[in-house]
Amino acid sequence: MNLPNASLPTLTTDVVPFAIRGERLEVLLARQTTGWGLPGGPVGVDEDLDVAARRQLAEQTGLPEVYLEQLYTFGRPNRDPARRMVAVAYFALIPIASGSVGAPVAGDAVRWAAADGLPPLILDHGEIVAVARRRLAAKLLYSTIALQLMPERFTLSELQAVHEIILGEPLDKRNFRKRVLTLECIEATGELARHSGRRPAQLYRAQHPGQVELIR
Amino acid sequence: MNLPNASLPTLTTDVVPFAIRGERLEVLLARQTTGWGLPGGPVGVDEDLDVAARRQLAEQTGLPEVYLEQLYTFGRPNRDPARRMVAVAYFALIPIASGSVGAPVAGDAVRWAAADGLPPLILDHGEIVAVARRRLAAKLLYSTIALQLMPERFTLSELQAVHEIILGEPLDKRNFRKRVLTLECIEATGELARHSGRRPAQLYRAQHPGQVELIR
DNA sequence: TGTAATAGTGTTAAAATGACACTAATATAA
DNA sequence: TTATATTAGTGTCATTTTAACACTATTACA
Repeated sequence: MNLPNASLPTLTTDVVPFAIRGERLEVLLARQTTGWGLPGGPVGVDEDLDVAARRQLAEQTGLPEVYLEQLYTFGRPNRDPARRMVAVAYFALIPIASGSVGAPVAGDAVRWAAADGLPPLILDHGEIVAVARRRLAAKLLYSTIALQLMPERFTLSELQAVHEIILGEPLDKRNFRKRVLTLECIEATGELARHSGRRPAQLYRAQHPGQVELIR
Repeated sequence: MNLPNASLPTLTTDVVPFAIRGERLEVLLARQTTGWGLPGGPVGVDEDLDVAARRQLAEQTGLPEVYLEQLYTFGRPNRDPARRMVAVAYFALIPIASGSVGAPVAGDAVRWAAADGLPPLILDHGEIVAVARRRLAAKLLYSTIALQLMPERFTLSELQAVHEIILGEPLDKRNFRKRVLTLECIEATGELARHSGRRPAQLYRAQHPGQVELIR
C-alpha cells in the first residue's frame, strides 16, 4: 500500500528546554527559518520519537544529555499555514549552577528568553511553552523532578529557590527543608558552599541522579 | 516540496475505550486486519487529532459522543514490523448504567474484554492499554474523571464501586461519601433508585456533565 | 410479619500541614 | 579586632486532614 504523499502529515518533535538562569525560569529558543521557535524538526525515518527530540535539541543548541519527557502532541490542522504538521512536544530540564548562566550557547542561532515575556514565537510554540510550564509546575508537587534542574551539588536554599521560581510563590524555609529531607531523595555531601560574605551552606546531591520519583 | 513517501511515518490515532461493565473494567476491542486491537487508524488529511480519534471510535464501534483524552504518543520505529507507524493514543470513558451491559455492539467486528486478561493484541496495543489504565487510576485520585463513566443518574454506592474497581481496593463507605459530597461535583436529584429486595437509594447526577475538574 | 439486602449516618484518634522567630557562621569593612 | 551584613540552620504548636470504625433505616419478598 502506498498512500499519496498529501495524506501523510509531516511529523516533527519540538522541545521546550527549561532552565533556571539567574532568578528566572527561561526557555532556550532556536532561530528557525520563519522566526524564533522551539528547537525541533522532522522525525527521521525509523527514528524513535525520544531519540529525534534529543537529537534535535543537541544539534540546534549543543546541549548534552538532559532530562527529557514527552508532553503532548499538537496536531491542529492549521497550526502551520504552509503544510500539515503534527508536533510531538517534549520538555527538557537543563541543570545550571545557580549564579551561573550555563554553557554559552553557540552563535546567534539560539537565545535564552524568560518564560514570562517570550518574544512572539512561530506557529503554536507559545502555546506549547504554556502547556509545558503548567505541567512542570504540577509535577513539582508530586515528584522529585526539580532535581533535574539542579547541578551536581547544590544547597537547600538553591533548591528552594527553584521551587519558588517555578511555582511563583514563596515557600516556608523550615517546612520546605523538613519535607525534602524526609523524602530521602537527596543526601548531604559533607562539603560546604563558600559564598562571599555569609555563612557557608551544606552541599547536597541527588541520590538517584537522572531519575524522577513520584512522591506522596 | 514533496518528500519521498518513505520519509514520512504514517500517523494514526488509537483509542482505549474504557467502561465499567458488570463488576469489571473492560476495554472495547475492534477487529483489525491482523487481529484484535484498539479502535483506530490513519489520521485524515487536515483532520484534527481529537477529531480523528472520535471519528474512528464512532466508525468502528458505533459509540456516540464520549469523554476523550489524549494519552501518549507511541512511536518506537518497529512497533509495526510492516511499516513506520506513529500512534497518538487516546482513552475514552463510556458511561454504562450499572447492571446493564451498555448498548449492544454491532456485529463481530468489536468485542468487550476485561482490562485484566485481555487477549493478545496487535502491535503494542497491550502496552497502550496498560499506560491508559495507570493514567485513569492516577486521575481518580485528583479529579472528578470517574463521573464520565457514570450514567446520567447513579447512586453513591455505584460511584464508589467504580472507584473500587479501577483502584483495585475497597474504600470506606462513610469516608467516600463524605469526600465526594463535600466536593460539590454531584447533586441529589430527589429521585430514588428502586432495586429488588432492598432499601432504595438516592439518585445523584453530575453538576457539570462532560467536565472533569481537578481537586485537592 | 419476619428476613434478607443494601442505604445511610458521626465520632475519634492519628497524621499531615502550615504558621511562626531566633541563633550560627562566615566575609567584609570600619 | 570588632562590628555589621548576610545567609544558614533549627523546633514547636495549633489546625486541618485523614482513616478507622458499627449501627439503624428502608425496602422487597417469602
